[in-house]
Amino acid sequence: MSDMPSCQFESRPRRIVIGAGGAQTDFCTTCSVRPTSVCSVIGPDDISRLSDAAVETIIPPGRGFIEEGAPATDFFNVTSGTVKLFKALPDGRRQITGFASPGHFLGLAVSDNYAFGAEAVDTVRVCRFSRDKMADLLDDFPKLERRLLEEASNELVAAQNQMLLLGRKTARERVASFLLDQMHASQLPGQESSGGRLHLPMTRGDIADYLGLTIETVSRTLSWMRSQGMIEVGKGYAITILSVPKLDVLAAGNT
Amino acid sequence: MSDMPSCQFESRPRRIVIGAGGAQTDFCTTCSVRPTSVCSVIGPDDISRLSDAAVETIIPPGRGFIEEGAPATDFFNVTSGTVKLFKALPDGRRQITGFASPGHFLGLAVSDNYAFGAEAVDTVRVCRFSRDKMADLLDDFPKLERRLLEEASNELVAAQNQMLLLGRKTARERVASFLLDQMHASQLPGQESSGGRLHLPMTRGDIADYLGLTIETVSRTLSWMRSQGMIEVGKGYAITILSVPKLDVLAAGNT
DNA sequence: GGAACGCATTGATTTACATCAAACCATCCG
DNA sequence: CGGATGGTTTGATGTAAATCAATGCGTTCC
Repeated sequence: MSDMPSCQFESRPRRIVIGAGGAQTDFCTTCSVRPTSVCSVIGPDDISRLSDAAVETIIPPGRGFIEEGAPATDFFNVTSGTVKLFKALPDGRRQITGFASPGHFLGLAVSDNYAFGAEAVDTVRVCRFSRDKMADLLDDFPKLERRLLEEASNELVAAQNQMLLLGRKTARERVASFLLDQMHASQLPGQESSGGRLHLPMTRGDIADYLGLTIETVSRTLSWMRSQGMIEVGKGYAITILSVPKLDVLAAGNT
Repeated sequence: MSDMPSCQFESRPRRIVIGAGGAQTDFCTTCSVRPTSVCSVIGPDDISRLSDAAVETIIPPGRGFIEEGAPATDFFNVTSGTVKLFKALPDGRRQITGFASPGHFLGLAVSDNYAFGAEAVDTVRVCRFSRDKMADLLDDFPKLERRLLEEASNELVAAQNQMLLLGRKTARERVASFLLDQMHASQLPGQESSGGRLHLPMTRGDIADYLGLTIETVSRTLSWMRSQGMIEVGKGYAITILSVPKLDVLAAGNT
């Protein structure tokens, strides 16, 4: 599945800019790098039909590109990098509701406004579609609709797991669950198995906002896990999982 | 929309039983009471095609009818009553991930096993479909697929709100948000506006498991809200909202 | 009637995590 | 180089909510 034809848009490049001093973009040149993305669903032959609707956009680390509550004009397919999705309270408290990696769709909401914000964690490439053309697109490509339903169902399952984590798990259980999830995500087909080595693209602050904890608690918990021989905390964003079983026991709540 | 043709299955009744001493069921007689359900999507003319697939089931209060992790054989459409959906940890901690009211679909998961449990809060009626026939159903009724995607998107938005609540809100904010949600849910088109009177079908324990709190904290918080003149706590499951603005301020975190 | 049960309320105490605070350590940059 | 900056770690203290515990109050059922 990983050697499927890369999907080339044949139109002439056009540049657009996001935000002040923002990212430059061209028409999507390789809109699908993994079997889960748009192009693999609708097939390379259909691409010319999309070329005036889809634009590839490169978003630098830290830049937001969906604002919670803003009119929902576009619809995105992540093609590389990691995106954080979040909701915020008026006083600044934040909850990251998920991290979107290549293949994920953003902006499905039926509402006319985005229900969440989105920001690039590292350098991100997305394919951007106009939501106006969404209905036509779905009518023309039934497979896309099936794919979106599948994606939404998967996200719903992930959301339910996260609600269990946020509502009922302790700090240690949360961090253990997170690390295991990240490990599983990095072991998807097409990725070489990395022997427990993880490169988390997000900061401690992001992890804290994802797990409903503070930066300090995340840091302390990782230190404790290190002291227990469960993990190794490397420079920068590297973490190595030394004992999956120990983390499993923790994550399941069999303290 | 509320006076649409009721959708009659014309087949002869058949009885089935759920669990020991369980509920009796017939073929679905009125599978749609609200514009969101299956029958309103596919239309009364198509019903005969479904009559061998859909079975109406009546589930008594407290009875579980989906077990987390069990093979996902069926797919449900709630037609009356309230269902609680939950996930549990091995040691018994529970998180209710949502309450499903008439019109909601259950068991969409792409996985072969249910990702959550489901239990009737009060007396519940559901339309039950075999998941084997789901794919055919979707192929035959594109509108149903569009409807399911819409439903899944809405649930995703609700799930994100709940993650913000569970991860970042205080107990008071959680209870205030819950009461407002319940009020909005009871004010859907087709319902008479009830002047702040709510009849919550679920126990304090259910509310606690939904909000990631304990029974005691929910009870204390309601008592505190009563002392602040925000609500009136009636006998049984009745709660009257006396000041929506006060609850709004609380729920938004403008403490 | 009155035991037994489930559910709710209220009080006393404990605790896991947040908050406040300080130091550490890269990288960047004039 | 040396000082800012942004992220991380570690320590001391505070607190919101959990836990432990007792009481109340309808229902059900001998």
